[in-house]
Amino acid sequence: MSTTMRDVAALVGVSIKTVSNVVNQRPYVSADLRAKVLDAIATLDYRPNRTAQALRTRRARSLAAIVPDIQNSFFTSVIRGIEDAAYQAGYMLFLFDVEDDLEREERCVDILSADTVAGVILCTSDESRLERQINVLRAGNIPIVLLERLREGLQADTIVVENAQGSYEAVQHFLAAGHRRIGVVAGPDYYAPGRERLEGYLRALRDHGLAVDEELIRRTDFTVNAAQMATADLLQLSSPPTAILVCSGLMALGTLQVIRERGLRMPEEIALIIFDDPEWSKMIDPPITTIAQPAYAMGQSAAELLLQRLLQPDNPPQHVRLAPTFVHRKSCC
Amino acid sequence: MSTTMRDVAALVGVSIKTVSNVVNQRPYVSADLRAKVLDAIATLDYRPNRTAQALRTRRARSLAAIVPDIQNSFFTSVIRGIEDAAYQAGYMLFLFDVEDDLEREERCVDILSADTVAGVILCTSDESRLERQINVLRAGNIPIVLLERLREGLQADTIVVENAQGSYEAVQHFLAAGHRRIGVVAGPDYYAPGRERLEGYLRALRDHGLAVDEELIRRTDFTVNAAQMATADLLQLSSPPTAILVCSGLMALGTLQVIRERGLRMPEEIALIIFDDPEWSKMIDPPITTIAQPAYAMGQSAAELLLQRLLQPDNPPQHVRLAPTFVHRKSCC
DNA sequence: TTGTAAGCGTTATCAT
DNA sequence: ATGATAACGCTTACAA
Repeated sequence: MSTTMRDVAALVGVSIKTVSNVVNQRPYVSADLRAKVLDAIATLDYRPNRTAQALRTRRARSLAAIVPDIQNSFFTSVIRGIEDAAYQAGYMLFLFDVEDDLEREERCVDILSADTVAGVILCTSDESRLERQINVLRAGNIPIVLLERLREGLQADTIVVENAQGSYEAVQHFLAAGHRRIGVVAGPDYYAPGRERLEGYLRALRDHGLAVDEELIRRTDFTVNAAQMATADLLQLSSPPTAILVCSGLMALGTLQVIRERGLRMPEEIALIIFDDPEWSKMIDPPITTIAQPAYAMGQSAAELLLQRLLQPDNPPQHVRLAPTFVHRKSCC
Repeated sequence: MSTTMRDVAALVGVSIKTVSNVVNQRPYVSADLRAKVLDAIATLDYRPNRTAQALRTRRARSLAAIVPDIQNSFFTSVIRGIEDAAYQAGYMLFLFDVEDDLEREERCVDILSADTVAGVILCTSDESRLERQINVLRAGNIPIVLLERLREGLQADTIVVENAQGSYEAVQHFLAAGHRRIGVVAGPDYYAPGRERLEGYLRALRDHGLAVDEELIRRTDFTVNAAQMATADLLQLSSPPTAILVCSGLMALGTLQVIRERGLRMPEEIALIIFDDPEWSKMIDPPITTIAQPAYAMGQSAAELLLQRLLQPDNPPQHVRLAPTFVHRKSCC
């Protein structure tokens, strides 16, 4: 089949160890032999077998990313960031799109625990599962970086957006424009983006001396349908909000649909700011003001954190926070 | 570190071969022993090491997908299709996003030629490279499925959209609505979607007895900028088109921007049909009529073709064509 | 039906 | 500086 080290060694007439030394850039090889070996490698088109390397060194040169939904443009950017960083370091990337399926997620973690990858970037659907997942992977000695997921007391590197800051700014913006009844379509609190984005909303109101009206807060499961219902509920209130913060780009699709059905003008009759920065947000009329996350940079940092962890397994966990960007368009004022 | 077959064998007091037999569901194992072994596997939390398996059997249980741009929603669906099919078959998926970088693409192919994966799904940026890429992978005995890429005389399975049919229908639609000057923003002809979509356009005109006006045909490199310039050129003609077919969703962004800048009303002053079915196409005003490709199914079929090929390496190459769907919205009439 | 031993292509430990 | 040789964890002839 493929040419092996043995073939190269045979051609040059040296031991396979010498070939290995050349391939791995070991110092103790005479310039003469090195040249000959490199020559043979070129003529035979030899490439080291990564599988054998991985088996022998007990260290795979590939990472894995587990994400809930690859159709979501946030994750698409994250993955590109991860892949770039991995590629640069000579690592390959396994992709696991678990499609919001908890069972599938667990199976993926199980699969990965068996020594196939050097590390895992994890963005699970439910933080309550994190404990088990980390334990399983740790049993296989596989380090983890959590992306947009957190849980007290877990020993893992994390990379998370300043979610609270994002919604804080959004609310501040609404307040500055004179809005006093600000609705929020929030996510669930079993993961960080859901929790923290709502926290920022609450904090902003308090900091500006406004009372929190529970009526204006709608917790959902981060789906389009849920957002649709939540928005409809908000707009049906006897004293409806004049501005709405939607905590994900996906949910915004539901909210927009309701706004259209009711024929409300944006931003005059209803102002809008949404999380994420989907492509369509700048294409529709009016263009939507967004809280854009540094998705690409997050992916990149996640991979870098992981690669660093491989070198220094015993360092204390690192927790990185990246700031979102407020993208001011026309839907908010 | 991790528990191995040896550990399991030791615990039960049998040979490692027996454990292997149990793990691989071999028939010749007494029910008694099998139970004991399974028990030990459970208590020790043993998982077979896939790296060792791959090395020994010379057959990795993972596939690779090389795509030009993961931010493109077409590929995002393709990848989901691939991953689903791979996952179901117990395979893992390596993702290579080459970001339209030819050199990076070549390096990825080289990397993959070294026995790391069982097969590759290839969607390269330039079909003229295909020859080399296929040779390199074939040298490593790695089968290939080409996705939306073709080249005469290449021995590889292919899965391609009925591109010509898609644009044929679009043009037919324009003609039925009374349009006689139909412009086309086409792609390059160094890959199938570019070539074939233009072919369908030409064929439709001929079949309906219309002369082809070269002025109305703009070949581009499939980028937003190129589409922008091409569209501007078209609209500046002394006798400009009343309808435009844009051969990719990405390029449509450029076309739309020009249409907006000129303040042309759609579809009254300019009718539009575009390839792909990006999320925003149904969100903007007016919603855009599209030629949607069965991206998910293509990914799925590609993976299935590949897995089949692994079982029957010597079968003649299969060439699958999938039909696009005409999604009728408001931009075309 | 089960065990022994060889080997997949590397790297690593010794000698030399 | 280079070469034998064992080992990584598994599968698989072949033997028992």
